Amino acid sequence: MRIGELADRAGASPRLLRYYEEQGLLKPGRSANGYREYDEALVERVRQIRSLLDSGLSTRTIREVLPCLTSGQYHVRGATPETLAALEHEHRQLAERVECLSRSRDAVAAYLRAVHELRETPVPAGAC
Amino acid sequence: MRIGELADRAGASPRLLRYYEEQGLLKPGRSANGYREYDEALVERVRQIRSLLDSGLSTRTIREVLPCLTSGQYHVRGATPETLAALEHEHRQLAERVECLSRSRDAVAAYLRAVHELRETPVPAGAC
DNA sequence: TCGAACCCTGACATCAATGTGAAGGTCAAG
DNA sequence: CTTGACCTTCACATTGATGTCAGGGTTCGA
Repeated sequence: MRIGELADRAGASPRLLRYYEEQGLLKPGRSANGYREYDEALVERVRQIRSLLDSGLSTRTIREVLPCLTSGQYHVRGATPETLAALEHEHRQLAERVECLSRSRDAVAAYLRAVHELRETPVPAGAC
Repeated sequence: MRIGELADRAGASPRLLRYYEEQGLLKPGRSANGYREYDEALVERVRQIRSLLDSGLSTRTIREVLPCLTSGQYHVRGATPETLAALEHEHRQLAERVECLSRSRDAVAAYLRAVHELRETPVPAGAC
């Protein structure tokens, strides 16, 4: 498919898809007239990229972890020690983010629960 | 304490603390000479802000969820319906981020495990 | 009293992720 | 064959989180 269709289906703009390509996240083929040509599987991939960006990962980080995220066979043999070290590092960072965000999510949930409970319990006279 | 000390202890620059204040995340007092005056408890708060920013939340979002994150009593009574709706929304977003990041974390972990296992199993002759 | 080490405000710089627009090629339908 | 909806590249604008610098006040110890 061409860039416009992928953009529509994956919830991104054509501009962004070109940007992701520039950042090494996507490598579409080209058809005879120079148009980029994407295949079906990329719509999921683009959604995943967008999720990760939304979660605060940089394109550089995503470039590093994306190969491990495309389920199926791992290209394990090509991994240099530097890449592996980088990945160990990214893994720790991801774990930390998950921890931090989970705590925040739970705190917000607790707050909302407290509000809802109070809503059902009428305000005692003279309460602040 | 003054801005420099808080900056040191919380791992931020004075510039950033002023920025957080501008964004409504911090409201230090002022001493007679105009210097900002922060109290002890803010070092944890600033650390938390930095964590959340690192996790991809915006200062705007943090401004919304921070009141629920400061453990202790909730200022439940002051919550307007709009605030509550915003919080419900933020809660969903947080949950989504946690999901997405957890998946990525697990995928990276699985990849690393696969690499380590392969490292112990010698490459079969003729393997790619 | 002078200098170092703080603090203040305000402005401009930077980086990454995006948007937007110009100038032009391709293609299908009328 | 023209028009409209695509596509291309290139370049400049914007937003959010930061850094940095300039011009100027405060405080404290030598």
